Amino acid sequence: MRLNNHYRMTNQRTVILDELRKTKSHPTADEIYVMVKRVLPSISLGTVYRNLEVLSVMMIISKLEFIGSQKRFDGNTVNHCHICCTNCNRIDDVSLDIVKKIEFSRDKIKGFQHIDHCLYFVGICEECTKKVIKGDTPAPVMREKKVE
Amino acid sequence: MRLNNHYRMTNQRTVILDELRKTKSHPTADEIYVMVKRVLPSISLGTVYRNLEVLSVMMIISKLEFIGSQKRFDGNTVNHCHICCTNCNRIDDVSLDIVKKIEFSRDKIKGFQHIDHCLYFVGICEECTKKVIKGDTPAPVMREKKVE
DNA sequence: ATTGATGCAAAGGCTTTGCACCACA
DNA sequence: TGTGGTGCAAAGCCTTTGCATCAAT
Repeated sequence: MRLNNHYRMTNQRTVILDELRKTKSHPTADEIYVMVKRVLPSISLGTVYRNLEVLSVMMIISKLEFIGSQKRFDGNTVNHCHICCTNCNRIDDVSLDIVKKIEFSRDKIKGFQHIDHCLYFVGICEECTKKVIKGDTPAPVMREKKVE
Repeated sequence: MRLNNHYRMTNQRTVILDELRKTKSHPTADEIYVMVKRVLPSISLGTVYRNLEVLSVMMIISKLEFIGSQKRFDGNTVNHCHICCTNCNRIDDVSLDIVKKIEFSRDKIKGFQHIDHCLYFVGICEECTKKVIKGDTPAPVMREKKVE
């Protein structure tokens, strides 16, 4: 992927961005492919991957690399954090004051420059908790770590 | 992978754990494979992957899933966070007070249960910064996001 | 007209898995 | 002795990439 300042705003790129901004589900590349294909039936998966990379480098979207083997994408680039259900893999947005406080910790890290950060939570979502109570599904594995 | 309470402590499993505990470099599965192969030349890569998964489920080691396509492993399970160089991919440990404070934010997340968290930083390490100054390498791409 | 972008399909990288045999408890 | 673990190789999954063609600027 070459980095330059001559990106073109193609129809495919526009539609991918629009579809991503429409959803709050933090979709994977193949989920975005399905969404976009409804608008542009002849688009290819390779084009979706290439555009997600370009949009991500342009910082118009953000790439979520935690949890699971597939990357997920977020049309909301305002810095926020996420919580991921370890049972069903849904990802929700989280707004916490702590996120802003972390910024002030950045310059305490010796030797490193241009520091950014990422915070995410993992847990069991409400729906999955209900399913366990109803006995529809086995209890998910809980892996809580203690701080310190 | 079956979850049960009848894990056996085989020679391979012991050596993998020992090697991982010896290093602070957060190695990938194939790097661990190379390390372990020096002690057990006939071990297979599949065995390394299977054991890293078992040890991780047993919470004897931890799996790092941020940044890059390869998972990394950490023999230190005491909760701490990491900083990753976006230029050379080295991962260092970070100890900050903020990590403990995040714990108190967990119960503010509505609907979710059994919440754990992960915080990591990304930036440019000292060595890579020096290389840029010396002109040995092109300036790495900086992608800082603003909080809020 | 230039050169970035696309569609297609093949290749790539990392990880998982089926199978027969081995060895720990 | 039963069953979890191993080594090997093949398969799987997600993602990247080469190439000829198309299209944005």
